[in-house]
Amino acid sequence: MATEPSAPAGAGAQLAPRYDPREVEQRWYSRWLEQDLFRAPAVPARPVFSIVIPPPNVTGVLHIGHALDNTIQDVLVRRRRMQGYDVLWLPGTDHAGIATQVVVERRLAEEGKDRRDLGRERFLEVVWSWKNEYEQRILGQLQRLGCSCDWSRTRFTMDPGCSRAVREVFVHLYRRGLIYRGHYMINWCPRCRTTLSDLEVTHREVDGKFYRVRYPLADGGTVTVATTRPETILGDTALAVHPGDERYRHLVGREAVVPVLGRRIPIVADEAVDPEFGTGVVKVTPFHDPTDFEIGRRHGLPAIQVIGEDASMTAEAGPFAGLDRWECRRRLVEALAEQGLLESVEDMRHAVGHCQRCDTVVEPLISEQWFVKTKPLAEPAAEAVRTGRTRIVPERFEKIYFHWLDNIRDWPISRQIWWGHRIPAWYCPEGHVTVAVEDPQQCEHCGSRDLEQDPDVLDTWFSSALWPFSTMGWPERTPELEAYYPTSVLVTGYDILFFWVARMMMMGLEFMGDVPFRTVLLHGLVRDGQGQKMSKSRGNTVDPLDVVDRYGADALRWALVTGITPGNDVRLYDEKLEGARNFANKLWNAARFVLANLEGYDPEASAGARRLEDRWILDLARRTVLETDRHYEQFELGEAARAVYEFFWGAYCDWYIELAKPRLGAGGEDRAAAQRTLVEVLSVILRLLHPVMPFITEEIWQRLPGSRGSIVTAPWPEAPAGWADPESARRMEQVIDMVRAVRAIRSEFKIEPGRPVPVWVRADREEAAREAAALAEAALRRLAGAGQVTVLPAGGPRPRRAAGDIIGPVEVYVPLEGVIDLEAEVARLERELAEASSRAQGLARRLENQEFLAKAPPEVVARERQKYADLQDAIGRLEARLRDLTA
RNA sequence: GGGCGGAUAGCUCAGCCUGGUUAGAGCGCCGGCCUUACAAGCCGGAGGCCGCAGGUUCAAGUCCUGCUCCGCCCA
Repeated sequence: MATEPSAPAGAGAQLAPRYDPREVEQRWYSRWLEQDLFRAPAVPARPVFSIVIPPPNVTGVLHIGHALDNTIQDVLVRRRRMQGYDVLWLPGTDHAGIATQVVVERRLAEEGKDRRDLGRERFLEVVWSWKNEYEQRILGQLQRLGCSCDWSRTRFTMDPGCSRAVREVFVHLYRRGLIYRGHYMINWCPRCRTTLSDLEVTHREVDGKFYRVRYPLADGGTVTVATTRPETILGDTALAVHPGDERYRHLVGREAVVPVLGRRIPIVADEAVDPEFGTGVVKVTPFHDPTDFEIGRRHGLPAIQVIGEDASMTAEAGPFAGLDRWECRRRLVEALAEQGLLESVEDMRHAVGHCQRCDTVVEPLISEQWFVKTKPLAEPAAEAVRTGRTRIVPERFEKIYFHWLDNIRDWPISRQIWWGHRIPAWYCPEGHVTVAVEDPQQCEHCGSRDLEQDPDVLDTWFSSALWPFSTMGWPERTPELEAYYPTSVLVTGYDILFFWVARMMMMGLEFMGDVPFRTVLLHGLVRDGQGQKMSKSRGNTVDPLDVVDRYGADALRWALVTGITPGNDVRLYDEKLEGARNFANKLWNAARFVLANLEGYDPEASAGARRLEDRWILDLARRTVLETDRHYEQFELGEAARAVYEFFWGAYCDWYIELAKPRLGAGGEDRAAAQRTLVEVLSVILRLLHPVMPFITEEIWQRLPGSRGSIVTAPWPEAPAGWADPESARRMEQVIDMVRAVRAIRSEFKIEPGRPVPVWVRADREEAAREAAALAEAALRRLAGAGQVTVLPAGGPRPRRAAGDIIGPVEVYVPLEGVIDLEAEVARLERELAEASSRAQGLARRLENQEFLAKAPPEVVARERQKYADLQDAIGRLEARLRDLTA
């Protein structure tokens, strides 16, 4: 525990007038680490709150999206820690197979090297050193952001523990028949030279051409087929029409001839053909199209590979062999034209799959790969959300989650790259497969000692899917798993709901028998000031550390959290960061003021009686705590922050501190009461703000009398029932309105700022005027520049040469001898009267409505009646005053 | 083709789930203030057919239907 002694009273005088985050942040973060405040106990004794970090990729450094993701996590974590939970926030990084390999290869290319020159082992050494470098940088960046992770439990998806879990899971699924190897249609990236899952392919509309090509029929005549990919004609093994299509019924069973190559292919009928598409006759290329693959299976068609793994044409492409796929397309189209087989070419926009990592156009093709049979895993994962065992926030993403799981396809998990978990499968010369957790010495089928491990590695998301339990020591039954699984919340962007969240659900249920998290909190993307997605190619990325340098970590966190709602994108721009920095500075200065006025303050001593403003600010503090908690429980971080902001700035700074100033100068018991309230409320504010702004709140907390230890472990604010005081709140609000009324009059009539003005208070009940004047006098003098405050007799006429306003039952006047513009005041009163009358009319209509009276809840009716009465009262007084002025 | 989100002040966004104050905030704008915590501040002010059209309801920014525009996801 931190046992930093509180600074002596008066310490505030030493504070700089501007908050400088740099030194403060660094100092406190290392102090927190020294004091070991973020470590989760292996065996918790209290309620538990646990989060596993969405591990950032070791491809590079953190971007602003990570800053958002981890700020949200830290806010949740810090609040729970203050609430007395045993908190585990488990940090770590992801090896990010393809992405990292691409980055490292690019680096090598700059040196004119290729990974194949280095060989697998040397290359992996290079990647490991890359990983070590970037892992350190990433973890350091998280610390700069203030993240309170338990660093002693930092994990990496390829560390020995996680790797062991990967093998266990693979072997288990293989034995259950949920992992299999076979020849199926996959997406192939010719640049990365690897398989991709459907999720790793991004479909984008591109400008293309729609070619209509005549296929000669074997027995004479031609038939026209439309395609966007003419180069695949070389791999055609059939034409197909819809079985119900009368136009082409006569073609079924006959044969067509593949242009250029002259191969004879059958014409089949298949339900999968859309008669509306093109001519209604389609070419079938089973090797290079998923739909055609299925048609081919149904009709026993051969599959011919014409595009190779490097996207050049194979020997099967005949005269086009060896050409790049685009060059082949160009030349083939020329050849078709020459032969009179090209009927037409039109422009067409159509969706084309691109590699998520390198943006190369992917080729669908048949390949022998390892797959996970997903249906049996997906059903429990969907069920767990349907039954509420896991809740997705915001709820609308549940529908998207269900849709994906209900339509899930088998998952190709082998990747033809080097960086990743090597597939734990070994082959003997006989072609037997041995799948094992430990490297086997011999083939489990024939005993051969000549074994070769599968060269491929697993999809990165395979290991990520195990993250919630592989990081806690699974398959061992560790105390951590016992204590912290299922985790409380997963915080991540909606963009990886399928990639990651759904797969963790599947694996968690399969291997732990329980969901990996109780709640999934999804946030949006961070966009720039114009709402554009940030990307390196757009050049509009924001480096979080650069922002931290310029504005401070607390300001960045505040800017990211304010105004956000679950699942929605957030924009970040300089003005917002400036606002956040200004807020931090405001907090700094309010604290500076309080601390500078604590000479002689004794937190233990009894203070004088609380005054109205004391009781009001405590009541409001209490309501703010309740509101903040309510928002936090709903994961409404933006609203929680707003509630504290309004209380701190709009009430504590704008009113309470201002009213405390004369009392602090006066001394005595009243000074002590003000000091006590200032400190108590500031303590609440600091603790409410700490989850979002950890550094500045700690810096101030340490100087606050009566604080013990670090604010990191300080108790979350309570809402003491003893602070509730609605009557004081009501009265103080009246005082505030009276002050505002006088200020507005001063401003409107351009009264010299320094000049005190008399204020007259009037009410129909003189007692009410007397009370209001007494309560407000000090505030009016201090905050509205009032001189003499006088109570006018209830029965008398309203003052003529004065401007006035109505606050509930009370009227406030500022006499303006020689200054008042009578006509202006009359005009103003008439405007007010018109507005009040129109509102009163609306209310009257409603109150005359029998249905409203009968059907609306009684409290609503009562409230409307009260409003109406108040308005009538105000109208009466406005009219009276107008009569007085114009008489 | 299917689904989702957004549309509220000049700009950026809350509020909508759970209908009932005079629809809020920050920035910007206008006017005035160096009032001994803060000019990164203080005071006052202007500014809104809550995208459009219907419907439900005593009552709609809020619920329902349709439409328009922008964005995203899936096929």
